[in-house]
Amino acid sequence: MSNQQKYDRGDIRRLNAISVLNQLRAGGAMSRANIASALGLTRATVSSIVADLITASLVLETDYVAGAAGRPGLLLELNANCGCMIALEIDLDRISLIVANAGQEPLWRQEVQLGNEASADATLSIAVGLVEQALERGRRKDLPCLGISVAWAGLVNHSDGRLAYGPTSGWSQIPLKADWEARFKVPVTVENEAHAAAIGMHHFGPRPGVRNLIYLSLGVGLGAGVYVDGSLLRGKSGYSGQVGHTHFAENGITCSCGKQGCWVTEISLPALLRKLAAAGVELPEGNGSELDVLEAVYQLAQAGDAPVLEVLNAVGRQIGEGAAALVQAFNPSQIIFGGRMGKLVKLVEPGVQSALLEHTLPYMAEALEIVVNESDDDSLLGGLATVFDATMTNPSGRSLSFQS
Amino acid sequence: MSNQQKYDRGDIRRLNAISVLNQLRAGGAMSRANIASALGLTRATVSSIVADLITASLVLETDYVAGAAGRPGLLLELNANCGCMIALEIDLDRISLIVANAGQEPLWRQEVQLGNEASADATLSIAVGLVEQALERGRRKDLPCLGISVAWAGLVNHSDGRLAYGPTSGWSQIPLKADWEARFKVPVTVENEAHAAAIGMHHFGPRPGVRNLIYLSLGVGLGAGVYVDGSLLRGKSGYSGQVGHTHFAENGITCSCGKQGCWVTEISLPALLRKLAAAGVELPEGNGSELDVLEAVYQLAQAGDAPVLEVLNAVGRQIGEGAAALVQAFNPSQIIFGGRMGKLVKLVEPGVQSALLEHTLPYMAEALEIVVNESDDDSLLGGLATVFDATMTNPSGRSLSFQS
DNA sequence: CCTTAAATGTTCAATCAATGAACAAACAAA
DNA sequence: TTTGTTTGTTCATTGATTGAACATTTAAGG
Repeated sequence: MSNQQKYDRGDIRRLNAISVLNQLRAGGAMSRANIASALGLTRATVSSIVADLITASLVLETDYVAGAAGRPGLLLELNANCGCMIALEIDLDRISLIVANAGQEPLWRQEVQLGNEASADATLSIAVGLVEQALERGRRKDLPCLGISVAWAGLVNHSDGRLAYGPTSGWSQIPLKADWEARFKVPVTVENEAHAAAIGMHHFGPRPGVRNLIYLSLGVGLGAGVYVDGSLLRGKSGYSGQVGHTHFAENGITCSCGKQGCWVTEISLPALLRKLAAAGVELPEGNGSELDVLEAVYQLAQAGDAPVLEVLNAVGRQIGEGAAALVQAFNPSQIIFGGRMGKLVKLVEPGVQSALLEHTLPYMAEALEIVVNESDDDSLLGGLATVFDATMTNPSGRSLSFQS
Repeated sequence: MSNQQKYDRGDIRRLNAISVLNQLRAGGAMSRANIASALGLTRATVSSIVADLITASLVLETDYVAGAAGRPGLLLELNANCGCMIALEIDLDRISLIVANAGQEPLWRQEVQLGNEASADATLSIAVGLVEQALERGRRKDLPCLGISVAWAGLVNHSDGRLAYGPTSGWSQIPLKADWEARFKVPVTVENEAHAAAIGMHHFGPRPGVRNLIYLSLGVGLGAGVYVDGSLLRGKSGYSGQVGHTHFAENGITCSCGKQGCWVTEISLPALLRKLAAAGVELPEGNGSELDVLEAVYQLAQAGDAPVLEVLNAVGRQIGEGAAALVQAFNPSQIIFGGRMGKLVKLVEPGVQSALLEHTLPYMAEALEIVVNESDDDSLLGGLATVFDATMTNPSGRSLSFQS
């Protein structure tokens, strides 16, 4: 039926252990007594749980904390070296990968540019090669792999880890999770790119742990990842966040979805390039990839090129205006604009902000935080967070075995 | 910080008791052994929990179940007469109220038409009078009031139960929950009308317990209530679901929000009436209320009036088209169209459905259930469900005291 | 009619995690 | 050096679930 469940002592132990781990993640190094008072548990209980966690090598005792009155506490922190985590992002024109230890300290990162129209098979075999290199890096440092997370800009069926459909790439029904778990023998999670970026910002963004958050990923496509009351909105199949096909433009062009004037056809990277061309801006061809031209646009804008800035500003206002509809639908406390176009949007941030606020009910805008993110690896951060979370919250997983 | 929490033995008992109650609600009358195997608990545990619930008079033993081999089980069911629940809906032109016992069997219902432009004070004093009558009905049947739920078509701050802002009514910052809890001495919850209707359909709709659901409430305004992974999306302050101000129409009129061509200005009841007038349809004035004219439109449409049906169909397609954007954002398994205009939308259901599907990615539409709801009391049902839930899940509340 | 099998609900000792008090250890301030 | 404070551990107690044993009640079969 629904999520009826039974609970027993083991659940209590597991949940309290997770609370302890979350406390250590959020609060950094803390003593047992600190954890106890933060969580409302007794010191005895925390001691017992921590003993298990140390046995499982998830937690380490480090320094003594001096200075205060009384016996100094023994600081605990998450064991950054209990394993390594691998995050990939597979985009149209490149694959990015990062390996980090459990403390989210990067060990290795790599980017591979893809030729135009690389087939699914070709792309995935490059990805497999990268993962194998990453695993080797982990092995050299004696860090067992805790898991692999893949972000992909398309419809991802999260429960079975299948790349369901790529609106632009044309891929379809690739059982990536199953394939890779069979191949690499570690847990694999697959996320939509915007979802992964939202996860990343939820954990490592400007307000970690924010419970209601919209992440708008701007690039060749347009996707959103939304946190609702502390957890990611996935929807029935994991396809949520396809916000690009809201009707938007008065005399818009025809979208790949068949409609006219979709939001995505006005503000995505192809739209921006179309508008720049219409404004008479000449851009280098690059190797033909739209993403390749992005850097050139950025250079021109930063140099103060008036026509480019004008087009950018107009697009920025359209971004803000459309985002207002999302804000009113979700009532978040934070909205983050990011993705491949993040750098460009940053240049016209005031316009985005004012357009957003102008089109939002005052009550909705109350204490709304608007952020534009230049960085390019939000979804990789989210991948690391996903692996970390899965490791911590899954008692049957590698490390958390309480049956000492 | 975030939702760190500690868990102890009491939580086990409480959560398992809630599971038992939920099982009885979902599955109807069941024996202890049935509950045990459904939940994975032992019969001994269920017996112990049920004993408490019977002491608290939340559960009753009823019949023996015969027929199968072995000792017949003693059926348990929720005690419908452990108390009464009151649900109100305060709309622009009327107040509706329903009193039911804990088995959701209605004891009394009442509607009061409001004059045009009734002030907040006047409206609320009528509501108070209705509640007092309802409480009296409960007392006569010896049913203590378990709680009161109020649905209101405006921004509701759910945590403090404050009517924050009425886009149409103009009310502002009325602390209804606090006022009424002080007055009536029972728990009071306040919900946005569309949220309440979503709750109602989540529990009593065509697919009870559906985990991802959009309810679109069409009336003088336009609001959505969305279930995400089994729980209602409220947003930071409870204002979520204001989906009417998505840009929609090519040459739309100016909306109350200041923008032009909002979705709400094309498909709400005022929009429909405007379009009917533009099409030359003459409607009775009524007492001037837009809601009053709705019935007249319905009569004409049912009689097959061609111009009316034409306008209705066009609006229906716009409803479906806009809803497609919501479906792609939320990826629900069910979308329900309801509210005061539900009856009208039902007449053009095929047009709504086809417009919706035409503008939705095939993968999103997979197994999407589209429902048009004629009934007018979805939000009242939701109010009853809210009180029932609060009673069942709140151990410090009236009935669930395990400290026997 | 009698026996057997099966299912229900209860009882009871065992288990296990949290609790709270007691205690030793370690430090700062007086 | 003494006093007070804080930390982490130990241990008996508490309380909810468990699993086995048991009495009870029915259907089915010979």
